[in-house]
Amino acid sequence: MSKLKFELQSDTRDSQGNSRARAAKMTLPGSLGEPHEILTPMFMPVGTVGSVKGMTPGDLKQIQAQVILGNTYHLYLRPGHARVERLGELHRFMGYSGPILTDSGGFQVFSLAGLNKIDDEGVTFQSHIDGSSHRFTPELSMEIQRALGSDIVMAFDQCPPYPATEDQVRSAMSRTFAWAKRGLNIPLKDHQTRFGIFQGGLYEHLRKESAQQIMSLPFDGFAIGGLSIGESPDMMQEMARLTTPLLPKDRPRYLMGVGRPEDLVEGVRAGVDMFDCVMPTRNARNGQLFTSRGKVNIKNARYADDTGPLDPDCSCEVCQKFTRAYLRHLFVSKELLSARLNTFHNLFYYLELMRQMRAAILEGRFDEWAKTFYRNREDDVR
RNA sequence: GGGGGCGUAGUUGAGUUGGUUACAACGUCGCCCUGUCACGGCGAAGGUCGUGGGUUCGAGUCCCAUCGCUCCCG
Repeated sequence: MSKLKFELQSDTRDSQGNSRARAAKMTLPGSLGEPHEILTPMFMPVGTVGSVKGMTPGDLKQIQAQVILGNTYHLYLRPGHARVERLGELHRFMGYSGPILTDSGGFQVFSLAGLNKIDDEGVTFQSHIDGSSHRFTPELSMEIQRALGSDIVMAFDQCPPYPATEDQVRSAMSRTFAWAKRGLNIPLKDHQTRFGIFQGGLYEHLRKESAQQIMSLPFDGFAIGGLSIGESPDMMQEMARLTTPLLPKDRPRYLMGVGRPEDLVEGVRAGVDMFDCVMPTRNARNGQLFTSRGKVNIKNARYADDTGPLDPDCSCEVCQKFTRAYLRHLFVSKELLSARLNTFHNLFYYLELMRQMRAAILEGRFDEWAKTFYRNREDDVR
């Protein structure tokens, strides 16, 4: 019996090429008294090292973030999972009472692959911080996540690179299956739920096989892993579209690491419930802002005297109070406030986008909404 | 008044004994970022080498004059 409740609120039948987009209410037990109620589809801001960069818990509440991410690999290295547990687990440590999902560190094995050695047992790697040697196993990943006390614990998987041969992908896939099973042997805390991750690269038959393997295990939710790692956006969307229907309808589906606003729209259209991506936060710090009309590179000279709001259609505090000229000035001057305001807006934009999609699904007009979304972006940002 | 030093991209500077399209940093301009090592990455534009002569096959580099700035001595 799953500790996670997932109640679909919209019709998900797909007769003939109709929208598979769906809305649901997800309930997590919660570690601090009350259960967490989450509305999907949703986007989860990334807070790798125990902080959504530039955002306080109050900010996150204000933009109505539902779930945020933490990272097993990073928190293990610094400040250390045992210390975090001593300090009240991740929730109390970072002063955030909402739900937290921790990624297993599997992706870091891939993204920091320089000096990693992978074998069937686990991964030996060197810290990106001080070069010290460490070893991760599926068991240790679970123990770390247990100590962190996150609400959603991700399986420790192997993400094959792109491009990869069929043999490489198959090997990563079977390892991911074996590691998933081993992880399940490690007990978690009462409030914690587990998600499995399937792989398969861009090989449709391997995707199917991997999904079946992972689905045979008692996970509370399922994640599509190994996408948006270098393949074209079209291929990524295609794989998401092909693989989402492989997953059970009555469990949450999580497309990991995605993506751009249009990727979220297409993911939702394909039936994805959960997303996470560093894009809104990282790009905010690098001066790229997302708006209903498209991207804005706030450092561009053409905004120097622009007294208009960043996004005329946005109701966030940043768009209410500040001009593009001011936001550009802050960025160019490398003011700390720049990162903060940009991040606040970008995350607000992403979350508002998800709210709109959820509403459209519940009102049975998702396809119509999507057309408007794309039409608005055809206008030049200026 | 006498003597020395310096004038090279928007800025600060590098330019070996004279030798191809004069270099760097910062700044400017543009693009990129997909389970975060990353307030970062990539690229572009921008210079009649203070000015005028001279020597030389060839001068940012040597010589003369001149202008500007600066230091030292009277």
